[in-house]
Amino acid sequence: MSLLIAEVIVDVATYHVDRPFDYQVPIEWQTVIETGCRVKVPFGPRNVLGFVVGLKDTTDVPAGKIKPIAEVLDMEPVLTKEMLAMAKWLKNNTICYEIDALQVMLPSALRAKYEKIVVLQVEKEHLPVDVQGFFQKRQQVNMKEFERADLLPLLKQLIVQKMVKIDHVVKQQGNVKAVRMVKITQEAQVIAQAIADTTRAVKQRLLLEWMLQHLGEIFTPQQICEEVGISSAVLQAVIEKEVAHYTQEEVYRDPFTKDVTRTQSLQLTAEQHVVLKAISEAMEEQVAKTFLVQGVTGSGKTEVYLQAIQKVLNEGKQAIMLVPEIALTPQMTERFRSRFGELVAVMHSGLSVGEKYDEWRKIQQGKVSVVVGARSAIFAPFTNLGLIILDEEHESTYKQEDSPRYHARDVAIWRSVYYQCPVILGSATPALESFARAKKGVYTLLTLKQRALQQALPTVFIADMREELQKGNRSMFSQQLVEAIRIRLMKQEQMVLFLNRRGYSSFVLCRDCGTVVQCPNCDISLTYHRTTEKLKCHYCGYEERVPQICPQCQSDHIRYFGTGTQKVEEEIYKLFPEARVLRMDVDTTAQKGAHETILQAFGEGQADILLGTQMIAKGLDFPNITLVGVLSADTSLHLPDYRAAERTFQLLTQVSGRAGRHDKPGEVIVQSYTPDHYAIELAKTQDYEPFYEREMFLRRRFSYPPYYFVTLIQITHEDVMMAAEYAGRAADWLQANLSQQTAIIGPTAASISRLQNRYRYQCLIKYKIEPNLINVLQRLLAMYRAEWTKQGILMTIDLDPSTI
DNA sequence: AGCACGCCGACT
DNA sequence: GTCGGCGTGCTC
Repeated sequence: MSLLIAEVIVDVATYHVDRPFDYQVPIEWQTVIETGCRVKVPFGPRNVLGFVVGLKDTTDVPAGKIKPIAEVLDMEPVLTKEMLAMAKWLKNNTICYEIDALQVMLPSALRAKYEKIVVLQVEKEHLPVDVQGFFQKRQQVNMKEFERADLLPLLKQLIVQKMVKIDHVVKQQGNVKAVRMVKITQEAQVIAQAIADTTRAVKQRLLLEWMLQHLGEIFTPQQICEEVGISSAVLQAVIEKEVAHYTQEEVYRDPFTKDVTRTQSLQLTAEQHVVLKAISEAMEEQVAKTFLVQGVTGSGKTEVYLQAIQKVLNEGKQAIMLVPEIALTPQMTERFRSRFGELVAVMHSGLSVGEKYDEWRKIQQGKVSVVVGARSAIFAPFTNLGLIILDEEHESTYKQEDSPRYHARDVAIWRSVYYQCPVILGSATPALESFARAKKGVYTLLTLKQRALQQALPTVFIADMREELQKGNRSMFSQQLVEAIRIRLMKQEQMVLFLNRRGYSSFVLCRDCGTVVQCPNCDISLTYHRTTEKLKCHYCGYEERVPQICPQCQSDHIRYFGTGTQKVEEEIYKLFPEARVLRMDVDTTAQKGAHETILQAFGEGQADILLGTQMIAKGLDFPNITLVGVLSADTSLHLPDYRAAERTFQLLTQVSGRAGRHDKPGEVIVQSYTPDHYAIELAKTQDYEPFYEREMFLRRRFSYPPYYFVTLIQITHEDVMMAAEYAGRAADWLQANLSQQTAIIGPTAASISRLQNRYRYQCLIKYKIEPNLINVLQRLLAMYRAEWTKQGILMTIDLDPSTI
């Protein structure tokens, strides 16, 4: 008999078990199991989920130690060979556990949930009276019930007395939705016989004759009834004659709410044509080439993407299209669906667990060839990729902020090398790193300088809010903006007002002692939510009722400083009672599908003003928008991050691009207290290159990317002194173990110095060449594990932080 | 991560 | 004398 051993990565994210464990494959699973399958394995005293990463017929593990796999959970592998290789690469390049790297590639429905079950071992009459009730009608009870009843100590006794035992169950959540369908027999003579036997029932004969035309086909009962014009009773009667039978058919939950009309390719401009040609050539030559397509807003990048994807489909290959976030998705997915119909899957955080799973399965089973989605869609399980596109490539949402800390751009390039296919990075305002790489020739730069419909770029005015203040205008609208809104309302044109959310949320302040209500767990003020009358922490989720008196001085002079979108809305109504305002922010989009609803309402002209935060900055494309107002350009400018200016410039350019995209000319008014800052001044002309030059000069001078690489080390502890102390030790150690030219900045307190009751300190490593960095960091981690964990120190490493 | 095993203080 | 505190070490 041949021995079969599976190498399994178990679902336990710790350093000690971050390697394959060998398990014996029971005979009955030997023909089924493959690398990439999920398995249930005994691990220590319990069962856990694991992934098979290899199969072999010998092992070094002593025979007495090796255990058999409990169950193979997949008949078909859920991870491809490519994914296994990609996970190793992620592990080595982002410093994460292999299990985290594997899990991130799968929809959450395929992850396991664990439950502890109390199983009765004796007759229930032997149990103490207070727990007998639990086992009234059953042999096993979820341990949570004991927890809730506060009976854990008693439970422990029962275990020792062997009256009950604890079972660990691995719960799968991947539900395949199935519906009952009717399958018509293959054999014509069976139906013919039935027809012959049916003399009087006219409807039944009608149905049987229809069935004769559809041998072997599958329908829902409703479909048949509608098609033939009969009731379900007739269908039921006919099925009983055994000419058809019910089956459970796998179906996909449909995240698309409405049908779209198909569209054809648009005529390309000369510029667009040049870009498409360059990409097509790379596809034909089958080379892994990265293109940076820099096109001004409205230059028709999407049409180029669509036509490039069409070429990929013609070759029988597949394409991934990444978009920054869900807000952009409705209009973008609609455009993709109208071009490629049923061949498109979508993947974003707005879908339910089940919907995500279904979209994933459509991709895995080859039912679709295009996926449009957010960051994690970069792992779409295609096996014949022909093209990857990152739209708005500069967006920070492409960087995952927790383990595995990957950047979708890096994964895209890795996969493009694997498949020898091109990558398109598209943006009006590329990330500085990307543009620098394009200038160096690492990426191929392609530019679109003109708007596709030859419209002029919108005129941008900067309103100096300092001047407004001097003139005695204390409102949040400059005279210029008020006037512009008035004109639009008169002309019945639409406008978008943009509020830079950060540092602009509403809070509660005591007018007597000046206390701002803070989160008890984090060093951040609570945000006032008017709809629920509650104060919420946006970082840890803590919430409390709005206090009536000041928690500090007991004064009742409490005031809500609602400077968020709600406040702006009120101000608008004060100035323009007749204006119709649609608000788009975390409050109004909490519900599923709310984005679509709001955008659709605005598109249909149900409102004059769309007021919102970050989420309205991108992708909006409505012909009637002629004014864009940025209420405060400065809020993102003064953040303690070397990318603050870049972010502000990108944001302003992005928002400005929403105006005048069609035949009506657009106007943009940017309000600022620092109108002469270069990021704001240069956004006025929407000229990327002068901004790039200016910013690069500063980056060089202060040794920041793209001239230097940065890595962020964060150290947290419940005690401030401990956090600071160990952050200092890490900094010293790194300084001693890295080269002279490398600079260690810090330790400094993080910008949110306390989060979820832990104090946070960080060090920034700035380096030019550091070939052993990963190695050194791993040694730091090893040290940290050996000694620091005991002290309660937590350390995270981000090799390419998007914010600092 | 969990969980068991194992060695020292306050209690039926 | 025992229950139980959580330090240490292991999981194929």
